[in-house]
Amino acid sequence: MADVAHRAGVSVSTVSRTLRGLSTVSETTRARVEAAARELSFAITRSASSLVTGRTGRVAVLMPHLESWFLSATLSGMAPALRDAGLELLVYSVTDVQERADFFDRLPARRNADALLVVSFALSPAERARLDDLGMPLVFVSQHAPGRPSVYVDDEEAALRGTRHLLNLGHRRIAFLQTADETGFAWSSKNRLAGHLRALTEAGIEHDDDLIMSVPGWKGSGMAAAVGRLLSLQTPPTALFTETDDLAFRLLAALREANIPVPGRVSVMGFDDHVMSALMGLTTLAQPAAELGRTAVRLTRSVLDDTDGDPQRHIILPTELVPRRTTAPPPVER
Amino acid sequence: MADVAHRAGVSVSTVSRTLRGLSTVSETTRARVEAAARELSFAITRSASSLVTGRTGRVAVLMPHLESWFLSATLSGMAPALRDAGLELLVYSVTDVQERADFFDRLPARRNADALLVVSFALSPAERARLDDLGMPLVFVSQHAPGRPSVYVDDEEAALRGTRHLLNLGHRRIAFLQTADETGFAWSSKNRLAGHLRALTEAGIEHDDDLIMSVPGWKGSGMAAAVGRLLSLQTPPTALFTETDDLAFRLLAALREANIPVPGRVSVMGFDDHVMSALMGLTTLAQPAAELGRTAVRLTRSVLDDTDGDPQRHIILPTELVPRRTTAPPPVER
DNA sequence: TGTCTTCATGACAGCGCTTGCAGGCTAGAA
DNA sequence: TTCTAGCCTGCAAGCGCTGTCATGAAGACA
Repeated sequence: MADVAHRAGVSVSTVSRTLRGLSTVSETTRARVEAAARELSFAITRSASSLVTGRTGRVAVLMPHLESWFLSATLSGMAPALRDAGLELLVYSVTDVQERADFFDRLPARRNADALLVVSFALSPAERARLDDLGMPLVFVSQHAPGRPSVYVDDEEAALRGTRHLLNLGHRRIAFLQTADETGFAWSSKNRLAGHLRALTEAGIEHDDDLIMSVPGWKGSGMAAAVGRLLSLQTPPTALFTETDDLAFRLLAALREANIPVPGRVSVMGFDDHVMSALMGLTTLAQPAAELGRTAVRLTRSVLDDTDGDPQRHIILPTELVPRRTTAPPPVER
Repeated sequence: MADVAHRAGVSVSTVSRTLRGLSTVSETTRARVEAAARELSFAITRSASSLVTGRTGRVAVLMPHLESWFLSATLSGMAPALRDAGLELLVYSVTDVQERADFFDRLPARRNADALLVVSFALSPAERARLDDLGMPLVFVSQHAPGRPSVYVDDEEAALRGTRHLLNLGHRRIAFLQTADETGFAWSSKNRLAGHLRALTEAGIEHDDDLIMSVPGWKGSGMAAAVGRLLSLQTPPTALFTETDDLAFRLLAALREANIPVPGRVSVMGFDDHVMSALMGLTTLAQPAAELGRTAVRLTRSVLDDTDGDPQRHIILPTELVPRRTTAPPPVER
């Protein structure tokens, strides 16, 4: 910055003021400074300014991993929005239990970012408390955190509509598949299951525990076994509702492997509207992942800007049922 | 830090030394300082230390977007490796032409990270030059940059083997589908095509321009048209080799739409080994995306640590042909 | 006992920027 | 012409750390 000042023939204060767009700089000076900065391709050392201002110009995102379609899509929604806001994107991916403990113990984000966006993370009360005394604005994405700014979809209501669709097609035996969750990372699962059950109750169908199945692991096997258990029930389901599209894809592969026609024999419904879902013809509940990311950034900006604003903002984004080829009326009974 | 020093009854220098694990601190003092730091849950302000040391403890990653499986997987490979190295991950996603110009114009990474990892980015000579005078270690990932540390797979050789497989199955008319590339973002495409053509030459098959097809856009349509053009040739291809698995999935969807059995009528081969490929039974060339990310981090660390080391390191990771259900001998001629 | 090491610690000068304050300059008013 | 009021601009004091140098205490050795 001293170089720029020298070249423009002004003081560093003036350069600083110019580059931050303060109004108290004359047009001619501003032009000179900007030219000098451009010629030297000056880029500000954020460390130095944050030391003074206490603002880092950086936003941290905490995610359980980086591999799922949903998280990638959310992140892609965030990136341009952050760029537009002049904020940089710091990613903390906390995948296993050890990393997780470490993250909450050391809180590396502290003083290293202006806000923390917590995406799809089921926090324990202790962790929640730990984040609270981080002294940093928090925004919860894809999850509802009471009393905290959050952006999410109404998983319960969406699942309710999904199951209703299956019921309307005539299905009465509907299984629900969720990912087994050793780590406590999943958040949506509970609400989606709740919505599913509510739809069943609404329709006067009694709940059957055998039809709720947990499939282990993020990828890997276990799907075939789950399918096997469902199909060997005395009255097997005619429709399968999965917690995510990823799970639905694995399910479809397992069903094809087992020569079970979809939707001829069973219907399958997912949740997410993964890019591949359209290609696979999967009926699903679309949630606007990229929009979730963009909205989260908008919310973050408003939290950062308003000094006295209401910090308890909740934004619920709409979901949509997308009927495709994997759902149909159940086969006629013989 | 002053608070910690006060509480422990020592000077800030001693606190700093303790927290950085320098050896010149006595056991008793170290214990006192650590206790004080823990009680106050002190977290260091990285801005301040980087201002002094010139090191940010942060690594920037430049990517053309965040949505493809390949980039997500590479990023997931990097994240834990960076964490282990005590480095933070800053993501610059530069998607459209405007953003791109802006990035290379302003070079926001300058002085804001210790190194820049450039992933899957076909740089113009001007851009390359611009990065060079960034005064920052560069590591090229999934691309070969002569004279610069890079980690990549041999796309040409992999494609060569892919096409050989099709030839070995008996195919003689093999089309190659690549993504149309207005932005110049793709890098691998050229080399993969080159490998494909080399295999044809090797087999004494003459090259036919009609069999090389560009499909517009990242997603979207255009695939049906491409399929139409191929199938309306006087002698249509019996096998289709796509530049990426993403493209292959779209192709498979278009073929199913057109009632063309795979591999009965045409064989399809992809490139990547996307998570979904196994589920779809797609024959493909597996490239180790996560391993690419991990290796890139290893390379980055060695570049950052060695002050005098050889900066021209090249690491080529192996690819593997994964034969699955979408390839078979061509239909017998009638 | 005196001198030389060695070791642990503190004092202090910045790192590159921001910001309150003071001062110089210009222009309009008296 | 002199005075006042704005405008711009520069000065200088930090922001929270690190790293160099100096200091003093304790041990080693003759």
